[in-house]
Amino acid sequence: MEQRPGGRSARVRDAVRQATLAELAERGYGGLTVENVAIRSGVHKTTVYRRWGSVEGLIADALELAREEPWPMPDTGSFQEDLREIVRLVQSGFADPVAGPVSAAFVTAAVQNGDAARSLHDFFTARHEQAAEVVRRAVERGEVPAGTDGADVIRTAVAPVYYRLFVTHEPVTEHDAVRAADAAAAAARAGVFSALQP
Amino acid sequence: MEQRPGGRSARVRDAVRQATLAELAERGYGGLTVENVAIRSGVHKTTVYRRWGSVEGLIADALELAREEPWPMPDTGSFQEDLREIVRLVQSGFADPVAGPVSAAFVTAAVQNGDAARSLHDFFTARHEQAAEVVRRAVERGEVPAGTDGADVIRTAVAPVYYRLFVTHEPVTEHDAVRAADAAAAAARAGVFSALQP
DNA sequence: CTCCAATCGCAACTCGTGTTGCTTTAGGCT
DNA sequence: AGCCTAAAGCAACACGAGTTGCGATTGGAG
Repeated sequence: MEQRPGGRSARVRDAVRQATLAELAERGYGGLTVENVAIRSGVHKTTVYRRWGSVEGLIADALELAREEPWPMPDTGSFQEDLREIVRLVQSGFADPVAGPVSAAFVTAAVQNGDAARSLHDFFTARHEQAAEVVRRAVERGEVPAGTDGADVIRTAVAPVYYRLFVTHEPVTEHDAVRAADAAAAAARAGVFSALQP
Repeated sequence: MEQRPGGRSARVRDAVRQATLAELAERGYGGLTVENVAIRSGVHKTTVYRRWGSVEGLIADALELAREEPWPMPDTGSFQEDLREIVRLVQSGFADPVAGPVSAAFVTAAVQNGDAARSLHDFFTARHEQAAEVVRRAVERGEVPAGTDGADVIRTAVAPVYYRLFVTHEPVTEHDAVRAADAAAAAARAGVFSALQP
């Protein structure tokens, strides 16, 4: 068994990954083709098919990269403001002309392909866990009841943004983001996410 | 200009629509093919291509049918219980082995195709407007502040279910549905959805 | 330095989706 | 009842995604 992590294989891998992201940003998920990625990366089409299998494989691979990227976590001292900041970050991320289509492509791919769905699931599990930190701090400050499920607060806060974007296909303004965050904050304060509630 | 709403065209149309729904229920969106629909409906493949154009066209057409179907709207006398009932209905709908895949196919199609997205947008606009009735009643009873945006309460209530299903790909239990409804109810009572709030 | 196995490049092929030009059928109208 | 045209059927074709067998290249190990 031979490993060549620094050799030609690695170069090919990087070229294809970069080409995938570039194609995704330019044409979106619908315009992503194995052949175009092969041409842009300078790697032969057969090679891409053999190592990634399909368009969904390319996306699942790119997702693993995205998962490793760090995330700025707000710490304003106010629970509501922290939540607002998180949801605003999600909203503005999708509004961004380059990051937006790439993120949207991940969601689109996961809806159709099981592998991409698993990758995205892991991605969001990590994000929820990370973002739940702002809830833990709020509990310590006494802003929300003890036993509050942090991950579920985050889910509730960001869900309306995704709902508008990918389900109802309505526009999403910053005002919508703030309102969604405020709704989750109000519910958390009311103890809806506390396991101690009946 | 000749119209033949009761003739062969109408029969073909119905046959194709029914075949589309049956295929969707059996194989889901990924397994939906124009050819299979043509075979199952007994209509020639060329005809389907000419009138519906593609798989997305078939789904957009089926969606228009779905929009016309009436919806049972709860009226329990309690705002929170009404909301719970609505969200539970969404959750159990997707859990249903026959209605679930069809509904999921609509969402999947809309993510990829502009026509389907517009159809789904209209579908949800109608649903939100209809469901906002429970909020109007709650306002009249004094359970939530005047000026509360009913459609947005509904969006907030159901969004976490869709978020889990189509974004994070987490399982959705009835408990999750109830909690999402309760969160929206608590936020509405707190005045988050009232235009009179700053 | 040389070998060698993994990986990549290449060209030809298969297969299924969607298209086109033409013919046939059927239903509304007089 | 019979015509007339919109709509459906049909077969042949075009096109592109994905596959396969084989030869070429590369980079690490001895």
